[in-house]
Amino acid sequence: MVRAPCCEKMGLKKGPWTPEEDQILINYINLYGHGNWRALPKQAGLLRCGKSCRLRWTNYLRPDIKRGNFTPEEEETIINLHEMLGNRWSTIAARLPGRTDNEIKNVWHTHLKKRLRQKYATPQLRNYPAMNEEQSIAQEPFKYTTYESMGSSALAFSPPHCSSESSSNITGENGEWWTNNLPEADENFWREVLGSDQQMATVGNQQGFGSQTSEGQFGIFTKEQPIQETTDFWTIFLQEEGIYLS
DNA sequence: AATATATTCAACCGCTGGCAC
DNA sequence: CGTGCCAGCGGTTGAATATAT
Repeated sequence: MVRAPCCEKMGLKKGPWTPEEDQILINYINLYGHGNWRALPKQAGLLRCGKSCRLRWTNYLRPDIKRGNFTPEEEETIINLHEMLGNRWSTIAARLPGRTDNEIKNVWHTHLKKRLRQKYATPQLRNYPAMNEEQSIAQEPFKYTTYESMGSSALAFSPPHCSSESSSNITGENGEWWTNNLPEADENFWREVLGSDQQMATVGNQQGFGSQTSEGQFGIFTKEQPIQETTDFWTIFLQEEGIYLS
């Protein structure tokens, strides 16, 4: 498919916004809203592309944006949600009123990731984001695949730290990580992970996957479910996905 | 005080999914 | 069903600022 250019390159301004531009954008959106971002700059008289306007508004000018440093509670929330969701910044941002995905992403990369690296910089736990990424790829292909290449959703299946045993990456020694840290996943979440409705149904039927608990969550790893069954599920699932444990 | 290095964060880029036709 | 457009997302960049030497 041929994609239209994001914006006309000719005559459109880039780089930092001036207070005047901000004011024009604010005034326009207050008056007319932002139905069509692409058309907005032209109608508002801004020499910016729609994308730039949208970003400026959502990340900086929106009236409901909370300014100032993140509170310890907010940081804790980000860490917890990132453990469950991976780099789904917009989803994380939805749980933090007044914070933008861009802001959360920046805080994660500048503060929280660093902090976690220190926290997990013990001999046993060194692997969590702490480790050198090149080493990680070379020495721990499976681990790296699950964290990075499978996409952010895969992170939801990865424990917050990794032991030297690949199998324990999946279930934890007692399977406790899964029962304690399951994300509040909806159907779309699981569909994304499994790739298709069919696959979801197939795997679900085979392994008891997809049955919902009374709380509306998918009851994959119920307390009643034997750990062996759980492990088998992941073995099959990962093999079907072409991912093999080392 | 001057320079080098590290850190921060606003903004950009390219890709993807949803929707209309 | 295929195509094109659009909004939104996440990764990345680079200028500004802070800190170290």
